[in-house]
Amino acid sequence: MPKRRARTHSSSITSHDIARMTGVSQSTVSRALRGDPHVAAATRERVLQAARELRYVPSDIGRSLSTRLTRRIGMVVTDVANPFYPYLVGPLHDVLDELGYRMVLFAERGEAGALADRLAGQSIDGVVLTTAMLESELARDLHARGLPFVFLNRVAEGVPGDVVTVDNALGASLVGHEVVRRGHTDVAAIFGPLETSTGRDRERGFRVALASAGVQLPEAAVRHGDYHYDTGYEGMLSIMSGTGMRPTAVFCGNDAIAIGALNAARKAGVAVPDEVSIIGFDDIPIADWELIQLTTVHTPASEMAASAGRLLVERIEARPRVLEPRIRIYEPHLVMRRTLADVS
Amino acid sequence: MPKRRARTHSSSITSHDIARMTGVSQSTVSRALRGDPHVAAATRERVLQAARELRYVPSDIGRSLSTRLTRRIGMVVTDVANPFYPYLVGPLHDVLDELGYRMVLFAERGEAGALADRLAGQSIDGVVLTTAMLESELARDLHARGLPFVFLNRVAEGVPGDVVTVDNALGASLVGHEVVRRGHTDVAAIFGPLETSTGRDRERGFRVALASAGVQLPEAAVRHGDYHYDTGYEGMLSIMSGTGMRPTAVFCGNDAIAIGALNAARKAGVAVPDEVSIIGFDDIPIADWELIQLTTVHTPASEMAASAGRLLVERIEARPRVLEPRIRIYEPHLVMRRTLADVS
DNA sequence: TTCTCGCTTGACTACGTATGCAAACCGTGT
DNA sequence: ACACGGTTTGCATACGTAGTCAAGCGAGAA
Repeated sequence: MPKRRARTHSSSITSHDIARMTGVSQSTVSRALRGDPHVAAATRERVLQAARELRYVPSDIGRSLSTRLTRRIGMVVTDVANPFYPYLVGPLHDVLDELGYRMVLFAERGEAGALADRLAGQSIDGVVLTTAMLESELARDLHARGLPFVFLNRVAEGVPGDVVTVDNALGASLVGHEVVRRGHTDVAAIFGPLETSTGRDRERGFRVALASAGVQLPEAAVRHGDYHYDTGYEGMLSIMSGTGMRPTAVFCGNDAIAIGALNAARKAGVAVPDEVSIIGFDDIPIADWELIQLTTVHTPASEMAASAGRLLVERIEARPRVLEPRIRIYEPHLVMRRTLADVS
Repeated sequence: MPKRRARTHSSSITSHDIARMTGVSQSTVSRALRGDPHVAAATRERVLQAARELRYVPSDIGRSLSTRLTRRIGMVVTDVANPFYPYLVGPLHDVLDELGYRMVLFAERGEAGALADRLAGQSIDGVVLTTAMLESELARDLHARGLPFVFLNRVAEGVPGDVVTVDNALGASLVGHEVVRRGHTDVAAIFGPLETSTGRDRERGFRVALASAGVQLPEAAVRHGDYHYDTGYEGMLSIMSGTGMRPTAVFCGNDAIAIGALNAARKAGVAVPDEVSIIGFDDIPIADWELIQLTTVHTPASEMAASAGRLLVERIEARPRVLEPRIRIYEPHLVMRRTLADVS
């Protein structure tokens, strides 16, 4: 950058300007502004006064370059437009904000290597992964690069890192037991992706619960897909029409799928829960709408997000850079609403 | 920072390392990596090779400090947890991503001055405002600071800036005319905040349309509130019980409010649209769910978001820093679904 | 052979902040 | 009057990249 550039960009005020104005050195300005005790009260006052007058705002970039900290964390999601993710992103944003960190959004599309590179560009202190596949190349890359990260909701295998999640298998088994208790014997399911920890664990928990009660889950009545509305909508239509059987209960991998299924049932003129029960997982606020009233497994999304944020920041700010991986597993519980009924 | 710090932080690879390794100067490395033609092909190859081997990733911070550009833009929303905002944030994120910019989330709570300061911390090239009040101190501050910004969806008054929105008054008048055409004479409304451009324009358009047809909108049947589900839910309950009248149609300031109203009607056992029609504004995907099927005004949210992103980036990268404010107003249209019927 | 021109390359500096170290300053006790 | 100790301040530098300027180099022309 040549010296003559001078004022091409909006001439922002720097600590040097304050120094010049108050007649002290730039170092003293820096110290005064950071509240360093080695500054005379009178000097500090003069500096603060000048800073206020000039509407001085310290440059994050200069600071970052010097401290190697950006006070920014990356949030990796599959798909920013998904209407279900604010329940996680919102609370996370708020904790981070309180802790003085800002959130940068990253969408994980295909090429994980490129994303890891971008995350490693130094402009981020840590990463929250909500989107991890069991075999997460991204997590491995982050680990290799020494960039702090935390898994929120989902987990990857074989990569040590902090984890915040619910006991997915337990939650699903609660559903399984309740379905059986209510007399259902013709059961179907639309699970999430097998490549995710939530997909795998929820499927396992549900299957184990049914098996322990001797109830069959015929493979013709099982669907898999990603955690979207459409998966539930199409899965439900295919279950209702495609298979010879008539399931009286359908367990869905999450609420988005369940709501898709609910809408498909309505579309097909099948009454819920009179003709078929539908159960979700997550307990997003929409599940409680009067028009939905979805029976589902409650997960404390806000607390989980907040917890993940705090773990990550702790790790970032930890004095000795190493820290044992910490695992926080929350307990889910079943919320009975109006989409699960006794079999008639 | 003292010289002896050396390797306290994860020793990241810099362009100097590459220079040392290949035996050229750091400037040459920089040039080679940026594709500067004034570099011999052989040299470029050696540099790229070394960079690949060391898994070199340039430091965003160093680059930002040098170029004064961060390739980061701020997205200001009221409330990150709102499930309706992904429809705007998602597409916006995607365009920005294509253009090589990342998105940093900011929540606007109370103190606008503090937010303006944070945004001005140099670590952002521009700002998208979706949350602006008509009297936006934030917009004024940004303008004063010379930080590029664009209004998306809402607008502030008296601050020159790029604007992307729909013709809100027109959209609302479409609803008004259709309601009248279908024979409704007892009409109510739950509008958004008067302090927002959308709130004001949608209210105005609706009132004008009714008035032109000689239909009254009694003040006892009008509510105002923010653009949330709860506003619609409670507003609807209060309209149904509180006023002596029995409206046959209720216009809502946006889909979130309309869906709240829809759920309140169901809760109160009032049939939609047989006993009361409900109309929204925005046409978010949820409006098309089989269980909702909300009649509403369609706004091209994705295109608007994409357009806003492009305008902002153009402004950031514009050669002469000044640029006339550009205004893009999209045309809305009414989407008939199942919550608006002829009066019986 | 020498000069010139163009292509490559290196040295150097700006960018804004934080901080170790050294120097300056002040007051107190002898 | 001087030495000593503590407080306050300034100097110098690191951080990583981009880009200006000037120098080095080699090839072709005269």
